[in-house]
Amino acid sequence: MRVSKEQAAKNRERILTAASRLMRERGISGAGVDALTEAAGMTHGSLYSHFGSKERLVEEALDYGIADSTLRMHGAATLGDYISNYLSGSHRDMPGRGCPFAALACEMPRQSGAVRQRFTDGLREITKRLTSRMSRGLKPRQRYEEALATAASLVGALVLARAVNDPKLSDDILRATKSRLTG
Amino acid sequence: MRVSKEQAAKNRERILTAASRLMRERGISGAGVDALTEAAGMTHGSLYSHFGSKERLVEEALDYGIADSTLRMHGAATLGDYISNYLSGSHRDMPGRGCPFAALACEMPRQSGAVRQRFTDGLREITKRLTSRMSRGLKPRQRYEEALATAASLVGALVLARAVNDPKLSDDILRATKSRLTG
DNA sequence: ATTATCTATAGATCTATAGATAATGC
DNA sequence: ATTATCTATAGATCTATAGATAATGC
Repeated sequence: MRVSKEQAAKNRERILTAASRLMRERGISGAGVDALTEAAGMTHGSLYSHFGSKERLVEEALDYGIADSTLRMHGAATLGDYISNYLSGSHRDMPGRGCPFAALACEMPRQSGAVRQRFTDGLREITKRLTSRMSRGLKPRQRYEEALATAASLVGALVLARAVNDPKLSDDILRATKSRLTG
Repeated sequence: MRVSKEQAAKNRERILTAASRLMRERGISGAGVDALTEAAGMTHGSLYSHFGSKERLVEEALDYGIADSTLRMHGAATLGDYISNYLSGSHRDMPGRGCPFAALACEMPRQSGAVRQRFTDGLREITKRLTSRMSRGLKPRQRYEEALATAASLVGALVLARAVNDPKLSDDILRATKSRLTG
Protein backbone atom coordinates (compact mmCIF):
# COMPACT_ATOMS: atom_id res chain seq x y z
CA MET A 1 0.00 0.00 0.00
CA ARG A 2 2.99 2.28 0.23
CA VAL A 3 3.46 4.98 -2.43
CA SER A 4 6.48 6.90 -3.72
CA LYS A 5 7.90 9.83 -1.78
CA GLU A 6 6.66 12.08 -4.54
CA GLN A 7 3.14 10.61 -4.41
CA ALA A 8 3.12 10.82 -0.61
CA ALA A 9 3.98 14.49 -0.81
CA LYS A 10 1.13 15.02 -3.25
CA ASN A 11 -1.24 13.15 -0.96
CA ARG A 12 -0.20 15.29 1.98
CA GLU A 13 -0.87 18.39 -0.10
CA ARG A 14 -4.27 17.04 -1.12
CA ILE A 15 -5.26 16.46 2.50
CA LEU A 16 -4.15 20.01 3.27
CA THR A 17 -6.16 21.64 0.48
CA ALA A 18 -9.21 19.52 1.22
CA ALA A 19 -8.94 20.38 4.92
CA SER A 20 -8.46 24.06 4.24
CA ARG A 21 -11.62 24.04 2.14
CA LEU A 22 -13.82 21.74 4.24
CA MET A 23 -12.96 23.62 7.43
CA ARG A 24 -14.22 26.84 5.90
CA GLU A 25 -17.36 25.16 4.61
CA ARG A 26 -18.33 23.09 7.63
CA GLY A 27 -16.40 24.69 10.43
CA ILE A 28 -13.41 23.17 12.19
CA SER A 29 -15.45 21.03 14.54
CA GLY A 30 -17.80 20.15 11.68
CA ALA A 31 -15.06 18.76 9.48
CA GLY A 32 -14.36 15.27 10.76
CA VAL A 33 -11.18 13.27 10.22
CA ASP A 34 -13.06 10.89 7.95
CA ALA A 35 -14.52 13.61 5.74
CA LEU A 36 -11.19 15.40 5.52
CA THR A 37 -9.23 12.42 4.23
CA GLU A 38 -12.05 11.03 2.13
CA ALA A 39 -12.20 14.36 0.30
CA ALA A 40 -8.54 13.79 -0.53
CA GLY A 41 -9.26 10.26 -1.71
CA MET A 42 -7.79 8.47 1.27
CA THR A 43 -8.83 6.86 4.51
CA HIS A 44 -8.47 8.54 7.86
CA GLY A 45 -5.36 6.58 8.78
CA SER A 46 -3.15 8.65 6.50
CA LEU A 47 -4.08 11.83 8.31
CA TYR A 48 -2.29 10.51 11.35
CA SER A 49 0.82 9.42 9.51
CA HIS A 50 1.08 12.80 7.78
CA PHE A 51 0.03 15.14 10.58
CA GLY A 52 -0.12 13.22 13.85
CA SER A 53 -3.42 14.71 14.95
CA LYS A 54 -6.37 16.64 13.62
CA GLU A 55 -5.25 19.64 15.61
CA ARG A 56 -1.91 19.82 13.84
CA LEU A 57 -3.61 19.45 10.47
CA VAL A 58 -5.87 22.36 11.41
CA GLU A 59 -2.81 24.49 12.15
CA GLU A 60 -1.26 23.82 8.77
CA ALA A 61 -4.53 24.08 6.86
CA LEU A 62 -5.25 27.42 8.48
CA ASP A 63 -1.87 28.77 7.39
CA TYR A 64 -2.51 27.39 3.94
CA GLY A 65 -5.81 29.22 3.61
CA ILE A 66 -4.45 32.43 5.06
CA ALA A 67 -1.49 32.45 2.67
CA ASP A 68 -3.87 31.97 -0.24
CA SER A 69 -6.13 34.72 1.00
CA THR A 70 -3.26 37.15 1.55
CA LEU A 71 -1.98 36.52 -1.96
CA ARG A 72 -5.40 37.36 -3.34
CA MET A 73 -5.32 40.75 -1.66
CA HIS A 74 -1.85 41.34 -2.98
CA GLY A 75 -3.31 40.64 -6.43
CA ALA A 76 -5.96 43.37 -6.26
CA ALA A 77 -4.98 46.51 -8.13
CA THR A 78 -6.61 48.94 -5.71
CA LEU A 79 -8.12 48.83 -2.25
CA GLY A 80 -11.52 49.47 -3.85
CA ASP A 81 -11.12 46.41 -6.06
CA TYR A 82 -10.22 44.29 -3.09
CA ILE A 83 -13.22 45.51 -1.11
CA SER A 84 -15.57 45.02 -4.04
CA ASN A 85 -14.31 41.52 -4.52
CA TYR A 86 -14.48 40.69 -0.84
CA LEU A 87 -18.06 41.90 -0.58
CA SER A 88 -19.26 40.19 -3.77
CA GLY A 89 -22.01 37.61 -3.99
CA SER A 90 -19.60 35.04 -5.34
CA HIS A 91 -17.31 35.38 -2.33
CA ARG A 92 -20.31 35.04 -0.05
CA ASP A 93 -21.43 31.92 -1.89
CA MET A 94 -18.07 30.17 -1.95
CA PRO A 95 -16.92 30.02 1.66
CA GLY A 96 -14.69 27.03 0.97
CA ARG A 97 -12.43 29.13 -1.22
CA GLY A 98 -12.96 32.42 0.58
CA CYS A 99 -11.58 34.38 3.49
CA PRO A 100 -10.58 32.09 6.36
CA PHE A 101 -10.90 34.88 8.91
CA ALA A 102 -14.59 35.30 8.18
CA ALA A 103 -15.21 31.57 7.98
CA LEU A 104 -13.37 30.57 11.16
CA ALA A 105 -13.34 33.57 13.50
CA CYS A 106 -16.32 32.40 15.57
CA GLU A 107 -14.62 29.11 16.37
CA MET A 108 -11.27 30.60 17.37
CA PRO A 109 -12.12 31.21 21.04
CA ARG A 110 -12.41 27.44 21.44
CA GLN A 111 -9.27 26.47 19.52
CA SER A 112 -5.80 25.56 20.78
CA GLY A 113 -3.21 28.22 21.42
CA ALA A 114 -1.22 27.22 18.35
CA VAL A 115 -4.26 27.56 16.08
CA ARG A 116 -5.28 30.93 17.51
CA GLN A 117 -1.70 32.13 17.18
CA ARG A 118 -1.72 31.43 13.46
CA PHE A 119 -5.06 33.16 13.07
CA THR A 120 -3.73 36.17 14.98
CA ASP A 121 -0.47 36.35 13.02
CA GLY A 122 -2.40 36.10 9.77
CA LEU A 123 -4.76 38.87 10.76
CA ARG A 124 -1.82 41.06 11.72
CA GLU A 125 -0.24 40.46 8.32
CA ILE A 126 -3.45 41.34 6.44
CA THR A 127 -3.82 44.44 8.61
CA LYS A 128 -0.31 45.51 7.75
CA ARG A 129 -1.09 45.23 4.06
CA LEU A 130 -4.35 47.11 4.50
CA THR A 131 -2.57 49.82 6.45
CA SER A 132 -0.16 50.41 3.59
CA ARG A 133 -3.14 51.08 1.32
CA MET A 134 -4.83 53.64 3.52
CA SER A 135 -4.89 57.34 2.71
CA ARG A 136 -1.43 58.90 2.74
CA GLY A 137 -2.84 61.96 4.44
CA LEU A 138 -3.28 60.16 7.77
CA LYS A 139 -0.81 59.61 10.55
CA PRO A 140 0.56 56.05 10.83
CA ARG A 141 -1.54 55.34 13.90
CA GLN A 142 -4.68 56.54 12.14
CA ARG A 143 -3.92 54.45 9.09
CA TYR A 144 -3.50 51.42 11.31
CA GLU A 145 -6.84 52.10 12.98
CA GLU A 146 -8.54 52.62 9.64
CA ALA A 147 -7.15 49.28 8.51
CA LEU A 148 -8.45 47.48 11.60
CA ALA A 149 -11.89 49.06 11.30
CA THR A 150 -12.00 48.13 7.63
CA ALA A 151 -11.08 44.53 8.39
CA ALA A 152 -13.83 44.37 11.02
CA SER A 153 -16.39 45.79 8.57
CA LEU A 154 -15.45 43.34 5.86
CA VAL A 155 -15.54 40.28 8.12
CA GLY A 156 -18.76 41.33 9.83
CA ALA A 157 -20.54 42.00 6.55
CA LEU A 158 -19.52 38.69 5.04
CA VAL A 159 -20.40 36.72 8.15
CA LEU A 160 -23.83 38.32 8.43
CA ALA A 161 -24.51 38.06 4.69
CA ARG A 162 -23.85 34.33 4.92
CA ALA A 163 -25.88 33.90 8.07
CA VAL A 164 -29.22 35.35 7.00
CA ASN A 165 -31.90 33.45 5.16
CA ASP A 166 -33.10 36.24 2.92
CA PRO A 167 -31.07 36.88 -0.26
CA LYS A 168 -32.31 40.44 -0.47
CA LEU A 169 -31.19 41.31 3.06
CA SER A 170 -27.93 39.52 2.40
CA ASP A 171 -27.28 41.62 -0.71
CA ASP A 172 -28.23 44.76 1.22
CA ILE A 173 -25.63 44.02 3.88
CA LEU A 174 -22.90 43.62 1.29
CA ARG A 175 -23.92 46.69 -0.70
CA ALA A 176 -24.33 48.92 2.35
CA THR A 177 -20.92 47.99 3.67
CA LYS A 178 -19.33 48.45 0.26
CA SER A 179 -20.69 51.97 -0.09
CA ARG A 180 -19.67 52.76 3.49
CA LEU A 181 -16.09 51.70 2.78
CA THR A 182 -15.60 52.96 -0.73
CA GLY A 183 -18.35 55.51 -1.37
CA MET B 1 -40.16 12.11 39.97
CA ARG B 2 -42.87 14.36 38.67
CA VAL B 3 -42.93 18.03 39.76
CA SER B 4 -45.66 20.66 39.93
CA LYS B 5 -46.78 22.50 36.81
CA GLU B 6 -45.22 25.61 38.27
CA GLN B 7 -41.92 23.88 38.93
CA ALA B 8 -41.98 22.31 35.48
CA ALA B 9 -42.40 25.74 33.93
CA LYS B 10 -39.44 27.00 35.95
CA ASN B 11 -37.38 24.04 34.86
CA ARG B 12 -38.24 24.69 31.23
CA GLU B 13 -37.15 28.29 31.67
CA ARG B 14 -33.92 27.21 33.30
CA ILE B 15 -33.08 24.92 30.38
CA LEU B 16 -33.81 27.83 28.03
CA THR B 17 -31.56 30.31 29.82
CA ALA B 18 -28.79 27.76 30.21
CA ALA B 19 -29.06 26.85 26.53
CA SER B 20 -29.08 30.46 25.44
CA ARG B 21 -25.92 31.05 27.38
CA LEU B 22 -24.05 27.82 26.64
CA MET B 23 -24.76 28.12 22.93
CA ARG B 24 -23.12 31.51 22.85
CA GLU B 25 -20.15 30.28 24.85
CA ARG B 26 -19.49 26.95 23.15
CA GLY B 27 -21.33 27.28 19.86
CA ILE B 28 -24.50 25.48 18.91
CA SER B 29 -22.77 22.29 17.86
CA GLY B 30 -20.47 22.55 20.87
CA ALA B 31 -23.28 22.65 23.39
CA GLY B 32 -24.40 19.05 23.83
CA VAL B 33 -27.77 17.91 25.15
CA ASP B 34 -26.11 16.64 28.29
CA ALA B 35 -24.29 19.88 29.05
CA LEU B 36 -27.41 21.94 28.34
CA THR B 37 -29.64 20.12 30.80
CA GLU B 38 -26.93 19.54 33.36
CA ALA B 39 -26.36 23.31 33.48
CA ALA B 40 -30.06 23.59 34.36
CA GLY B 41 -29.70 20.94 37.07
CA MET B 42 -31.46 18.15 35.20
CA THR B 43 -30.68 15.13 33.06
CA HIS B 44 -30.96 15.11 29.31
CA GLY B 45 -34.32 13.32 29.33
CA SER B 46 -36.18 16.46 30.33
CA LEU B 47 -34.93 18.32 27.30
CA TYR B 48 -36.93 15.96 25.16
CA SER B 49 -40.11 16.20 27.22
CA HIS B 50 -39.94 19.99 27.17
CA PHE B 51 -38.69 20.66 23.66
CA GLY B 52 -38.88 17.46 21.64
CA SER B 53 -35.46 17.88 20.07
CA LYS B 54 -32.27 19.84 20.44
CA GLU B 55 -33.09 21.70 17.27
CA ARG B 56 -36.32 23.07 18.67
CA LEU B 57 -34.60 24.09 21.88
CA VAL B 58 -32.05 25.95 19.78
CA GLU B 59 -34.87 27.85 18.04
CA GLU B 60 -36.40 28.98 21.31
CA ALA B 61 -33.07 29.71 22.97
CA LEU B 62 -32.02 31.84 20.02
CA ASP B 63 -35.20 33.90 20.27
CA TYR B 64 -34.62 34.18 23.98
CA GLY B 65 -31.13 35.58 23.54
CA ILE B 66 -32.16 37.91 20.73
CA ALA B 67 -35.02 39.36 22.75
CA ASP B 68 -32.66 40.02 25.62
CA SER B 69 -30.12 41.62 23.32
CA THR B 70 -32.73 43.82 21.64
CA LEU B 71 -33.97 45.02 25.00
CA ARG B 72 -30.46 46.02 25.93
CA MET B 73 -30.19 48.24 22.88
CA HIS B 74 -33.53 49.77 23.67
CA GLY B 75 -32.10 50.58 27.10
CA ALA B 76 -29.15 52.59 25.78
CA ALA B 77 -29.73 56.33 25.96
CA THR B 78 -27.88 57.17 22.75
CA LEU B 79 -26.49 55.30 19.78
CA GLY B 80 -23.02 56.24 20.99
CA ASP B 81 -23.69 54.61 24.35
CA TYR B 82 -24.89 51.47 22.67
CA ILE B 83 -21.82 51.29 20.42
CA SER B 84 -19.47 51.96 23.34
CA ASN B 85 -21.10 49.23 25.32
CA TYR B 86 -21.11 46.79 22.45
CA LEU B 87 -17.41 47.33 21.76
CA SER B 88 -16.34 47.16 25.41
CA GLY B 89 -13.90 44.69 26.87
CA SER B 90 -16.55 43.31 29.18
CA HIS B 91 -18.86 42.49 26.29
CA ARG B 92 -15.99 40.78 24.51
CA ASP B 93 -15.16 38.78 27.61
CA MET B 94 -18.70 37.63 28.38
CA PRO B 95 -19.96 35.96 25.21
CA GLY B 96 -22.49 33.91 27.13
CA ARG B 97 -24.44 37.01 28.05
CA GLY B 98 -23.60 39.02 24.95
CA CYS B 99 -24.83 39.57 21.43
CA PRO B 100 -26.15 36.33 19.91
CA PHE B 101 -25.58 37.59 16.38
CA ALA B 102 -21.86 37.89 16.93
CA ALA B 103 -21.67 34.62 18.83
CA LEU B 104 -23.68 32.48 16.42
CA ALA B 105 -23.45 34.05 12.97
CA CYS B 106 -20.67 31.75 11.74
CA GLU B 107 -22.74 28.67 12.50
CA MET B 108 -25.92 29.89 10.84
CA PRO B 109 -25.13 28.65 7.31
CA ARG B 110 -25.27 25.12 8.68
CA GLN B 111 -28.44 25.49 10.77
CA SER B 112 -32.01 24.49 9.97
CA GLY B 113 -34.32 26.85 8.10
CA ALA B 114 -36.30 27.59 11.25
CA VAL B 115 -33.20 28.59 13.18
CA ARG B 116 -31.84 30.77 10.39
CA GLN B 117 -35.25 32.39 10.03
CA ARG B 118 -35.21 33.49 13.64
CA PHE B 119 -31.71 34.81 13.30
CA THR B 120 -32.73 36.74 10.19
CA ASP B 121 -35.89 38.15 11.75
CA GLY B 122 -33.92 39.20 14.80
CA LEU B 123 -31.29 40.93 12.73
CA ARG B 124 -33.99 42.76 10.79
CA GLU B 125 -35.54 43.96 14.03
CA ILE B 126 -32.21 45.25 15.36
CA THR B 127 -31.54 46.93 12.04
CA LYS B 128 -34.90 48.67 12.20
CA ARG B 129 -34.05 50.04 15.62
CA LEU B 130 -30.61 51.13 14.49
CA THR B 131 -32.13 52.80 11.44
CA SER B 132 -34.37 54.91 13.63
CA ARG B 133 -31.29 56.21 15.43
CA MET B 134 -29.39 57.26 12.33
CA SER B 135 -28.88 60.87 11.34
CA ARG B 136 -32.16 62.65 10.50
CA GLY B 137 -30.45 64.39 7.62
CA LEU B 138 -30.29 61.23 5.51
CA LYS B 139 -32.91 59.73 3.22
CA PRO B 140 -34.66 56.61 4.57
CA ARG B 141 -32.73 54.34 2.25
CA GLN B 142 -29.43 55.88 3.35
CA ARG B 143 -30.35 55.53 6.99
CA TYR B 144 -31.16 51.85 6.42
CA GLU B 145 -27.81 51.33 4.72
CA GLU B 146 -25.97 53.13 7.50
CA ALA B 147 -27.69 50.85 10.00
CA LEU B 148 -26.68 47.71 8.13
CA ALA B 149 -23.10 48.88 7.75
CA THR B 150 -22.99 49.72 11.45
CA ALA B 151 -24.31 46.30 12.40
CA ALA B 152 -21.68 44.64 10.23
CA SER B 153 -18.91 46.73 11.80
CA LEU B 154 -20.05 45.92 15.32
CA VAL B 155 -20.35 42.19 14.72
CA GLY B 156 -17.09 41.97 12.81
CA ALA B 157 -15.16 43.86 15.45
CA LEU B 158 -16.50 41.75 18.30
CA VAL B 159 -15.93 38.48 16.46
CA LEU B 160 -12.34 39.39 15.57
CA ALA B 161 -11.60 40.80 19.02
CA ARG B 162 -12.69 37.48 20.51
CA ALA B 163 -10.80 35.42 17.97
CA VAL B 164 -7.30 36.82 18.36
CA ASN B 165 -4.80 35.68 20.91
CA ASP B 166 -3.23 39.03 21.66
CA PRO B 167 -5.09 41.29 24.15
CA LYS B 168 -3.45 44.39 22.72
CA LEU B 169 -4.54 43.66 19.17
CA SER B 170 -7.99 42.76 20.48
CA ASP B 171 -8.29 46.11 22.25
CA ASP B 172 -7.05 47.88 19.14
CA ILE B 173 -9.79 46.29 17.03
CA LEU B 174 -12.47 47.45 19.44
CA ARG B 175 -11.06 50.93 19.82
CA ALA B 176 -10.49 51.47 16.10
CA THR B 177 -14.04 50.42 15.26
CA LYS B 178 -15.46 52.57 18.02
CA SER B 179 -13.70 55.67 16.75
CA ARG B 180 -14.73 54.85 13.19
CA LEU B 181 -18.39 54.60 14.19
CA THR B 182 -18.64 57.41 16.73
CA GLY B 183 -15.63 59.65 16.13
C1' DA C 1 14.68 -1.71 6.32
C1' DT C 2 11.57 1.86 5.98
C1' DT C 3 7.14 3.80 5.63
C1' DA C 4 2.59 5.36 3.41
C1' DT C 5 -1.65 3.51 3.61
C1' DC C 6 -5.49 0.64 5.07
C1' DT C 7 -8.36 -2.06 8.27
C1' DA C 8 -10.17 -2.96 12.57
C1' DT C 9 -11.25 -1.31 16.66
C1' DA C 10 -11.18 1.25 21.17
C1' DG C 11 -13.23 4.57 23.90
C1' DA C 12 -15.73 9.15 24.01
C1' DT C 13 -19.42 11.61 23.01
C1' DC C 14 -23.69 12.88 20.63
C1' DT C 15 -28.83 12.87 19.75
C1' DA C 16 -32.74 10.36 20.53
C1' DT C 17 -36.09 6.82 22.31
C1' DA C 18 -38.39 3.55 25.45
C1' DG C 19 -39.93 2.39 29.69
C1' DA C 20 -39.99 2.97 34.74
C1' DT C 21 -40.98 6.01 38.54
C1' DA C 22 -43.57 8.90 41.37
C1' DA C 23 -45.92 13.04 42.26
C1' DT C 24 -49.47 16.14 40.48
C1' DG C 25 -54.04 17.47 39.51
C1' DC C 26 -58.44 16.17 38.15
C1' DA D 1 -55.07 9.47 34.59
C1' DT D 2 -51.57 12.42 33.39
C1' DT D 3 -46.95 13.76 32.96
C1' DA D 4 -42.17 15.61 34.41
C1' DT D 5 -38.19 13.40 35.19
C1' DC D 6 -34.73 9.75 35.32
C1' DT D 7 -32.30 5.60 33.78
C1' DA D 8 -30.71 2.63 30.42
C1' DT D 9 -29.56 2.07 26.04
C1' DA D 10 -29.47 2.31 20.87
C1' DG D 11 -27.12 3.78 16.95
C1' DA D 12 -24.11 7.46 14.87
C1' DT D 13 -20.12 9.66 14.74
C1' DC D 14 -15.69 11.39 16.43
C1' DT D 15 -10.55 11.16 17.35
C1' DA D 16 -6.97 8.12 17.89
C1' DT D 17 -4.11 3.80 18.01
C1' DA D 18 -2.30 -0.78 16.77
C1' DG D 19 -1.03 -3.91 13.57
C1' DA D 20 -1.06 -5.71 8.81
C1' DT D 21 0.14 -4.86 4.07
C1' DA D 22 2.97 -3.91 0.28
C1' DA D 23 5.73 -0.93 -2.32
C1' DT D 24 9.70 2.16 -2.09
C1' DG D 25 14.43 3.21 -1.73
C1' DC D 26 18.69 2.15 0.15
